[in-house]
Amino acid sequence: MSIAAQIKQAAAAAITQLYGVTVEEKDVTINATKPEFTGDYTIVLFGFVKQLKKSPDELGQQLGTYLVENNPHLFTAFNVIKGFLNLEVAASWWLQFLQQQYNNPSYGFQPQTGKKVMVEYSSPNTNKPLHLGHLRNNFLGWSIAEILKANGQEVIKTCVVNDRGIHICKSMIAWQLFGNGETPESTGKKGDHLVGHYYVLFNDELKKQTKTLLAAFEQGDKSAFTEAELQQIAKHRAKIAELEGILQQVPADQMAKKGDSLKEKIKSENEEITDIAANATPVMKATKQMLLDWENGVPEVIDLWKRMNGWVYKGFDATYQRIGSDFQKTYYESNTYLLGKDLVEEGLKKGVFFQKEDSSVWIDLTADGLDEKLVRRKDGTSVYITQDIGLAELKQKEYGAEQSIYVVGDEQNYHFRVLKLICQKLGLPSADGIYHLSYGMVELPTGKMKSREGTVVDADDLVASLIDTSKEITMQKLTEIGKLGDFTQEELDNLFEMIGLAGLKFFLLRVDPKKKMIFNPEESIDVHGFTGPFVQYTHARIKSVLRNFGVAGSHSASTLLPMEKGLLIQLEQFPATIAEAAAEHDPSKVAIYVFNLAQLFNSFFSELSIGNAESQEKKDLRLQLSQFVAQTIHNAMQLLGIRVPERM
RNA sequence: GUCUUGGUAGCUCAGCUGGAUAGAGCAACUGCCUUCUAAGCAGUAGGUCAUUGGUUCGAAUCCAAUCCGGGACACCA
Repeated sequence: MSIAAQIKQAAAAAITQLYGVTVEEKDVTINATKPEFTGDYTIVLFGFVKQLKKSPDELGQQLGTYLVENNPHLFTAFNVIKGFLNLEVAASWWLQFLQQQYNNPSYGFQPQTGKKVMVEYSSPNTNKPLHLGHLRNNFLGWSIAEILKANGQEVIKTCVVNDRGIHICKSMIAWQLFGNGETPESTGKKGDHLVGHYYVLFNDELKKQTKTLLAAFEQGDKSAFTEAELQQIAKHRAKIAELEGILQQVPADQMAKKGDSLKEKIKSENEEITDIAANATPVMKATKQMLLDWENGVPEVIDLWKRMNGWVYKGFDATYQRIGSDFQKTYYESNTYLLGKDLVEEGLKKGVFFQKEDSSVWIDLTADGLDEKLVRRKDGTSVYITQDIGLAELKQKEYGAEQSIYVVGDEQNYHFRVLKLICQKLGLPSADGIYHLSYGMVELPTGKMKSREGTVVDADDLVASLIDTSKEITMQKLTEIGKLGDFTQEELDNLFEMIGLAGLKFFLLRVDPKKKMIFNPEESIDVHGFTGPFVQYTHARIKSVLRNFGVAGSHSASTLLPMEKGLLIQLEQFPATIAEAAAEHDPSKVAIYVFNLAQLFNSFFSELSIGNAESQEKKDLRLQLSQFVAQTIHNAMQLLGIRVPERM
């Protein structure tokens, strides 16, 4: 049991004993004592003052006296200041804790609970390579899976690959048109990048053809459009004319406010027209035809699809390998996109869904504060959410996990609320376990990443550039201190990779997942302060000391200096931190924790001597402490997917 | 329009289940390597916790309103 829990328990028991009032442990507020006061932990007394009809000071004195007298193994002293009872925890307690744990390689990790959980993350599309946003997703998913494991849960990591649909056909069409039979082998390009290149070419071509169509339309040539499309265009044009009329009449002084919103509306009407034209272009028609052919299993299309997706998978594998992502199970949408149809039927029978006159199927979620949501089109085909319902059921059947976590960006918050509600109403056994681990978008200092503007940061490029930078910095440092010769080339390469990735992962994991974050490339290569390399350095530093002075002896000290106790207090909170990170699905808790621990150790390191301690007792104590810190740093960083070097 | 999120130091972020004088890192400035790794440590400076009101012994934290930003609300995925 953690020291905090023990204090709460003791305090609750004490109040019950002293005043005959039952107090629950959770009602006892305790904090770490502020540095300016003496003590280790502080009980806040205000909450009990009214109930017990005592002054804070009187209550503090009585409670403090009782706690120290009745828990000599826990407390040695107390003081009361303005309603705060500061307790000093016995040095013997901390020393015993140190002896029990310093040599424990799995410190902080809980035994198996038998609880099973699925974590779905990464979930790429096979039409373009991974980018910075995927990296946040991958690191988060991987880390939360490890954190749950450390909490004793069995975790199945899974990835759903979006390998079919109109976007995949776009790359395929462009390759047919412009590819000249290019392959990853013939070009030396990574497969996912090659396919992504054709996706870009498709959009260029689409833009060109759209422009041509619109120009022809202006000239009076409307042959490319169907009657329905022409009607739509006419509607939007009328709307534009109307809006422009209003715009003319806006008085000059209101132009700033009203004018902008009107122009915005006109722009979106124009975009609608552009969309209609885009859909009427020959490339787009060919793409749609290809999608139909794919669904009908036309052999040539299926072959090309398999071939190009194969290139992409090989590329993804290389990226996953490098960043350390792995999955036990991969689902492909080409296998799962038809799932969920039977559930729609079932839902209709159960009355969960209803059918409209045009025979489309809906669910009414207005009672839950949402809208009506379509689950089957009038033509009988599925929509996106239908296959998600089906996949949720399939996952449940195959793995039977109590909880199913989806690591997906926060733009899909609404989608997952709907998904969970529908599954619950259908009575799927997996429904209550659905948890959307929603994370914010990654933005650049210059704003959002936009593929149209070419500001998307490619994952492979970014990783490579960070490893390059870490190489530069490391080479410079090692040369400076003249230790370059101690490393083999293999060790060096390993070190560059370790440090570069640490910088990136730590940077992306150190902030609350729920919040959007700004990725500043300059800050991400920093090795000072709140960074992965800083923590790695602290670990290497400890290992160096341990190499120089050997493993800790068995003397046990009887007193603790503030620095020594401070480290023990921090170390003791590691299991609680993991539990908190798991409960809140938040790896940043671990990142912040391990940084604070490293910082604390560095202060300790510069203030006190380990190897030349004032006594053998102190030397052993500090060696044990150092070993304990190194182990905890190692374990914490492991939860973030970051390796720590023996030297650097 | 409706729903949902966020606003804390120049910048990036902690703190938010209410507790003592709001914390880190970066950037700026000052010190510290003839003793264990200076990728470090110690210090200085930097705040209307968006605004206003409310609840409370006590509010960055809870509630309401307002201002400013993000996202969502497709017979797209």
